[in-house]
Amino acid sequence: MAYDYKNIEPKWQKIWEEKHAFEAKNDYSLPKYYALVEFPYPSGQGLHIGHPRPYTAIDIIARKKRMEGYNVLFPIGWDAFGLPTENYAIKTHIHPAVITKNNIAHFKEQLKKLGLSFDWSREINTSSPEYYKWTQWIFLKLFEKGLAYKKEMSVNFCTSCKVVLANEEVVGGVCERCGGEVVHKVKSQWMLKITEYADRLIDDLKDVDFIERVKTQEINWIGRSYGAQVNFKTSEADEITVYTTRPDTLFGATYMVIAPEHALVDKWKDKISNYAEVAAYREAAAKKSDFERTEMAKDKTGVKLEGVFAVNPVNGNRIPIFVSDYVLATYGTGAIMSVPAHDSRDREFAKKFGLPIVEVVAGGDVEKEAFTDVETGKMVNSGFLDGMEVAEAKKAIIAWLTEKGIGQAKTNYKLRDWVFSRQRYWGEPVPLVYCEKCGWVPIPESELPLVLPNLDRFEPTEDGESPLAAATDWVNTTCPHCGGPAKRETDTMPNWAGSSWYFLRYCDPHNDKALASKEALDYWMPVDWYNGGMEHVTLHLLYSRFWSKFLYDLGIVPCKEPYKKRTAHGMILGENGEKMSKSRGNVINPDDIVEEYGADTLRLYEMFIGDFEKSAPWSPSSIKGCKRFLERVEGLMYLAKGTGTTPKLERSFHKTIKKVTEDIDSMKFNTAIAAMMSLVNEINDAGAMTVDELKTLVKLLCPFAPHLAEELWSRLGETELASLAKWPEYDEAKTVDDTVVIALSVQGKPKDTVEIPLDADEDTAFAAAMKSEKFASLLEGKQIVKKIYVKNKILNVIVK
RNA sequence: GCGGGCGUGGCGGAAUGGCAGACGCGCUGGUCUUAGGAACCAGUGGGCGACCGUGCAGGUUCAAGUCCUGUCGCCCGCACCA
Repeated sequence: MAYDYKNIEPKWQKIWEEKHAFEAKNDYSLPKYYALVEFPYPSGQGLHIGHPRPYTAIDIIARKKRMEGYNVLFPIGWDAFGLPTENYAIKTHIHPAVITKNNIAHFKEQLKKLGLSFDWSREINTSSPEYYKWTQWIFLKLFEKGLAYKKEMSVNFCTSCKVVLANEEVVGGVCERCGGEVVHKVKSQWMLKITEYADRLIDDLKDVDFIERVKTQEINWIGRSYGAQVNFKTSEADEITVYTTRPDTLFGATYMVIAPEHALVDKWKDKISNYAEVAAYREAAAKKSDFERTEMAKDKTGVKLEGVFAVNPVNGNRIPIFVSDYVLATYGTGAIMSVPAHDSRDREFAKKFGLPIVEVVAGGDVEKEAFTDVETGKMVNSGFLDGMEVAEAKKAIIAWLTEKGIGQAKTNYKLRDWVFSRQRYWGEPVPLVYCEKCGWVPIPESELPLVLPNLDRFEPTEDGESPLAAATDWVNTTCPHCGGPAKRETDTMPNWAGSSWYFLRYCDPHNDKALASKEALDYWMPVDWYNGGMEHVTLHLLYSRFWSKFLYDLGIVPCKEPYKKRTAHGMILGENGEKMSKSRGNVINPDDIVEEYGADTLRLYEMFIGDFEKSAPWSPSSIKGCKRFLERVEGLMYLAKGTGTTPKLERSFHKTIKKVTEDIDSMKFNTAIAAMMSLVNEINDAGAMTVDELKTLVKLLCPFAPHLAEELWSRLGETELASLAKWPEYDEAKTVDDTVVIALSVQGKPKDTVEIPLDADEDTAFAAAMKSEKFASLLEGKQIVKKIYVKNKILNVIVK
């Protein structure tokens, strides 16, 4: 009978559901394991062929842990607020809630067909009031603790989505989602003080098991640097404060640059003799979009502020001041001291404007290029610093600046506070009201959730006001503080809000008294293994670590870091090796694959396709090999007879159990499958196996191809589920053979092989080697200089 | 420019410093078939060979895909962050 996946798969999916087989137990005395995948955004396109890869991988981990006796939490839900749904609603005039409901139903059906062992009883939806009640609650706590504040500021604005974007959402100067042009707009925005957690977000990474590229990307994004702030006196009453990582080069500062937006430009309006020129430059800089600004990055432009100057505090030199857009208003103090001899950007600018280049660190050739090496240089032309190494000079100058009261050590970050407002409908309402008398006032906790009012138009206004502004009945309210008239905040939260704490909700998803009970959080947290995409490292991952730390500080979350281990999967590319996209016409639909090959084959293939962490192209022919393998396993039903072990196969089984067990733990799913394939080949060669052995194989296969495993398990007479059977164990002693084939080398080059007893000594090995004609003939008439024998590996002989 | 990663058959990919190419795809030949884009069996890095082969050039070592130095190429992230 042919491999009947079309009947087998729905049959077992139904049984699992009826038996509640994968629901986590609320018995907190059991050893726990929390396995997590990033919950999907239920888009209208349905599941992507890329989804099953990480989902199957963590499903395998969860299934194996379950078979090993752990109380496993492997939950799923929906990251359901977001722009694509809202944009679709605008186009079709269907309410986003309706679209979301339909999309979720579709996704759910698709996911269920894959046989993932999710605990569906804990399903959550970030757009449901029961859930976002607690998102709003966390926001109120952030507000209460001063970590949420409203600020007039220049923000990234996507001209196509008509929405404000966080820095993390601007990629390459354009909108991360739609690729639209991003411009700067000054708007009043809710901000979250993630910068307050910058140090901990870096430092605590040392205590978690994240893959290296995730750690480094987060560290680089936060961008911590150590340096100093220095105050420069000017010709006017005002000082200019700069931030520098190279205070040691202060003697080499020959001019200063301030950002076009710098406040002193306004203040000095009457002092700057060429103000018109400066103002024009400033206006031009403001008009540039982020994209233009990066495009023009190479060419330095700027204007000298005529009529004013600064004074270098170490040598009293009068130095000119420029405005230039290569200095960013948003980093450091928005002003720099320029040391053209030791910074390539400063040098480029100095060359263009004919400014002096003074070498203060010897070791390079500052005529040719900026010398930026901090390891080898020695200080020169620097008064009391002369002769020191760079590191030494840094300390000395900071001490000097501190003593004189004109500067101090300073740590800076590239990370900015998180822009948390969106002028959009389909998001969590911000639970605050504005009262003319009392300012921003939180609504009482008892009024949570603050439910999103029903609208029929979802367009933001042309000038970027939230669609909620039109819901006047909702907007106009009373101040909870003084009882006077007040208006609700009409901006909503960004789509990253709900996902910043969802892993906590899974621990206790139906709780209406708290975001989750203390007991549940204490038991389940932290997440033991979290897998997700690299694209979320500086977004969701960073944000959720921030919120989790905040909740840790409140005593709600029991652990400093929410995720013990974080891995990232590679993408599945189109057949042509390019990213799958509709426009490239290389999209594979998972429904078609499930239809044609079955979910078990899809799962197996996505795990077999290559290194889990690397991207791999889809191959329509390779997937057939995985199906053939499953058919061959099913075929073993007709071969398996009797109980006990087959002597020829016994060691192979122990080896395979060991290999599969270890490879799953280290995410080497491809080699785990290869090992099972080899075993099946061996069984077929042997032409015999026992029922007990087949049961072992079925259990090994179960996490990978659970439907077929259950089917065979029951056909073999078992009445309980294979998915809950005990994971096979191996005997270490039986994972090795009693003989071993070693290589025989002469002069380091392998010439022949010989089979000898395991752990044989050198003399035995050499005696056996001499029985090899080829090997012996190569030694004939030669003098043996040296014998190198590595037990069970190689015998190498050096001759003269 | 900075940070991270990667270069192995026709393809996807295996290899605690110890016989390079496991496993799978594809391909070739065969068996069975009215037929096969099914199944099964055998073979499959190159070269007639001694030998030669892991981007390239060196080095360390008895032994290098693996370690070190340099170099070329590709991918990802950040990008004037002082």
